[in-house]
Amino acid sequence: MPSATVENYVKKILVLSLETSEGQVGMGEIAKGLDVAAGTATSMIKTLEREKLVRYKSRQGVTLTAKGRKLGMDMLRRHRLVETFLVETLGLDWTEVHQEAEELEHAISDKVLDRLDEFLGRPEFDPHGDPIPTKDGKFAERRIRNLLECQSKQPCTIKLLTDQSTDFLNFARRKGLVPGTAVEVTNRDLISDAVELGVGKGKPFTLGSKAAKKILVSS
Amino acid sequence: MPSATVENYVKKILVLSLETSEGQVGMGEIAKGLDVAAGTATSMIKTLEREKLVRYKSRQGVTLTAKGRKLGMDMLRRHRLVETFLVETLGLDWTEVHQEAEELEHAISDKVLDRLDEFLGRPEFDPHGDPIPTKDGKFAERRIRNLLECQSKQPCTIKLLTDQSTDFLNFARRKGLVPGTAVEVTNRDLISDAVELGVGKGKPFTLGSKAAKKILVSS
DNA sequence: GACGAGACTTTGACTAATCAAAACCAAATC
DNA sequence: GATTTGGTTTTGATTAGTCAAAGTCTCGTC
Repeated sequence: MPSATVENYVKKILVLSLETSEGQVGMGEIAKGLDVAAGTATSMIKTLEREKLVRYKSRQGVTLTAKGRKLGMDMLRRHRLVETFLVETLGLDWTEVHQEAEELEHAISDKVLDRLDEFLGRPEFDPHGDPIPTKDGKFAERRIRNLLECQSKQPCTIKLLTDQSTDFLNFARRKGLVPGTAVEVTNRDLISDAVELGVGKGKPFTLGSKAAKKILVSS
Repeated sequence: MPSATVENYVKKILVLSLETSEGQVGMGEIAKGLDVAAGTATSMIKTLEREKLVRYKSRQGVTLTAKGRKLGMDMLRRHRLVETFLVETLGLDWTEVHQEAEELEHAISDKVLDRLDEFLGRPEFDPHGDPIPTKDGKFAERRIRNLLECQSKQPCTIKLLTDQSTDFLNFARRKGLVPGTAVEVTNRDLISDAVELGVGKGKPFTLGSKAAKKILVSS
């Protein structure tokens, strides 16, 4: 059994590697992402290599092996199913479940997880709009763009906020920008670096490009 | 925050001290109960003493302080609520939830626990029939006797099996001796060291006194 | 009162995970 | 080619929890 620490490293490497195209992750990113000293990450990565969870070229980067990707996907599945449960069933706020899930994902057995999945009706997306990997480690492809890439005048649905800081989530909620909401880009002006957005019946308002990029939608 | 290990020691001491009248627990019992070497228990108990969770007289025994009892009760509450959830909501078998709960009880936050409690309808007893402590660390008194102490011909209800080994629980289930079931002692013979028991409409059968003592009922 | 058995404590060693700080390398700059 | 800079690796120490084995009590028996 991998320790909770090992699980966290692998999950972090998976998430970071999904964000880049090459799938190679730098030591610095890992240390930063897990909030540990650089040297701690280096030595832990060597342990993961011994366990055949990652491949590691000194001073170049880390990539997951098939075994590592499997474990990482499993952790992502655990995390997202737990989040879904906390929001759907226990009625917690979707802005605050991340930390809770961070603990529970390591404590829940495969059997209980499976029952939970069934109880929740085998959901495909978690409350943040992220896809939940299936048991064999695949997730449904999203056809998703960020608001900046969106056609004007086309109705679409918010699927995911990529910045999960509490501040940003609170801002988003105040504006009604929660996953599932229908929105429409009413105006795009790339020169002034802004997007005008209509949410439901409300009066349109303007978002800067930084924020617009963080909001993913499907049409 | 106490570590999972500390929580386990305190919970075990609480459970052991509830079984004796004096509330004093020997070092050997603790080591045995947690399946660690004797020396490990000794050194851990010293740590607990530093944390003011227990009082400890060398070579005499360990008692919980108020702080320790509070923590222990909290862990018992966590454990039993989680078990209730696993059986009631996810439909797991009550003979197998103990191990699952053993892990989850350390990972669940107070907030989530409270929501879970609410979701379950603030249950007073877990699937084994054990009372669930309230948030302020008290539990409903049980007026409960074991089958050996039971009056003949008096209908009563099974509340709790004190032996939670899988073997015993399986035996009990085969015989229909699960918490909630109505039973009746049809005959008591203290000389032959046996109790004859009727379960529902079925033909009465005989239990040895050892087994009878492990089955608690309320009338 | 001495003895022995069994419970308890002490000692020394080990593992996983961590940090701080020193040492090191590689790539851009001069 | 020499130098600086910033990320990376190494080194040495620390903490929590553990075990095995050696040492120490305590109590019942003679």
